[in-house]
Amino acid sequence: MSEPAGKTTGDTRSRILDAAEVLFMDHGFDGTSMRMITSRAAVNLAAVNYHFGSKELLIQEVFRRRLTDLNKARLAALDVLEAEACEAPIKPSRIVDAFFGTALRMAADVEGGGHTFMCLLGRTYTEPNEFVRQFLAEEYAECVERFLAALYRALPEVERKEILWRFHFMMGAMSYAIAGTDALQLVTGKFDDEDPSQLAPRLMSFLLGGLRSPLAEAGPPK
Amino acid sequence: MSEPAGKTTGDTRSRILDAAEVLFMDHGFDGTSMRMITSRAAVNLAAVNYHFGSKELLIQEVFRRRLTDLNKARLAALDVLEAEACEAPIKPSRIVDAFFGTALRMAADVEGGGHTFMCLLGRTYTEPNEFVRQFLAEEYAECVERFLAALYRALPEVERKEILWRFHFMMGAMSYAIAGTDALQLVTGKFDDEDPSQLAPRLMSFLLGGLRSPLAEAGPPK
DNA sequence: AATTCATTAAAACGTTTGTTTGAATCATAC
DNA sequence: GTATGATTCAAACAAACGTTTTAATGAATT
Repeated sequence: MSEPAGKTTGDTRSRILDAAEVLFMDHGFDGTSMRMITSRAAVNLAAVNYHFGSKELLIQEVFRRRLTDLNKARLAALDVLEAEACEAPIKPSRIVDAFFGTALRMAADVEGGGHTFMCLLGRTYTEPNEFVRQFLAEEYAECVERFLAALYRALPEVERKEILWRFHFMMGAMSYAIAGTDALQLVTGKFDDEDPSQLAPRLMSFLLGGLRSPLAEAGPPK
Repeated sequence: MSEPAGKTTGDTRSRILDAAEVLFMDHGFDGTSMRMITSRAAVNLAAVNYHFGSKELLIQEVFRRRLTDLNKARLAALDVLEAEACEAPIKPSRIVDAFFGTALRMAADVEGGGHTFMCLLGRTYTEPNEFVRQFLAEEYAECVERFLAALYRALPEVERKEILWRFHFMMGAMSYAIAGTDALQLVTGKFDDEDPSQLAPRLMSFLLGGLRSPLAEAGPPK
């Protein structure tokens, strides 16, 4: 056998992936050296290049490993909603929950590494590494397309462009809620030391409030 | 004279700052080398260490240069509101505009570099570089404290902790709207090619909708 | 015209970077 | 037991990193 996560071979591989995930989250891609990764994973320096080929391919695999599952779970939740609705439009709040709620539940999994990964993911949205961005776009394409279509159907009276904007805003609010260390946290001192289960309901209510907010008056069309 | 931005000396200094600002935004701190900065600024390699001391002090100065003005403008806007109100509570929407609208107006200034800087700032909120974070906390402290106090006064019926959460969410939505390159932009292809003046009214309405959204039911207090 | 001090310039400093090499080690199949 | 193929290991590679050094240049002061 050659590549698939076999019995023993998978050990080194996943030790590397786990170590890289945490370090990328803490120090960024450029701020994390191969030696940091391999020493944290307690493997030989050459192991990364042997198992993954290069640092960039390792980065790619760190994302692929979790993102595939996340977006599968999102699509499965959407499938359920659409099956229940039988062609009828779905409540926007349930669509939003299928997309963002699923991510939040992954982020609530601290021990399994889901939280670490969601922090990394949120952080990566603003890391303009061309290589990673292209990869994320491909991984997300199908999922985003289907959810947008569902929202268009759920909100037929709202212009599609507006829905796009609001989805973008929701993305931002969620990513920051998970990954951000903004001036607030810095000034007030992380106020989410308490259990992260507090985050989900609060964020969902905020997102829905924003989504439903009256549209801005057109203003001078300029 | 020694340090102040004199006649000729300021030229090299600000050329370095301008170059660094763009490069940090595009490639991050670790992804931007001294040679990239100095060659873009068309100055000698040693110039950064001569004028700023080190790379980290340069980073600090890139932020200080613009952040001081931004937060001064925010506080000035809040001063106006409070003077107009004469001790009476202020409408939350006006407080939100004084804080986020001011930032959005800076971000709308593309030619003067305001847009570049706001992208960099949003990106930095998720860059856990300890050095930069500490610096941002100090720069923001007074401003955030005064705006939170104003919001507490404007929304006396809402628990303070909830206001904190929502401020955090608003921070995230705005930063991403400016700096984020999430799956949406990646999939739909940047949809903000049009003038960035479209962003401000849409985001403000989203933020206010989220801020006013009914609070999440307490749920199982756990 | 000579002196002084801030600035720029070119070259080199020692580290650290990602990657590669070739031998050692291991488990499995014959 | 011997051979085979995958994996681990220590060591080295050139390239790039941030920083320092020393000399040249510039403009102002004496």
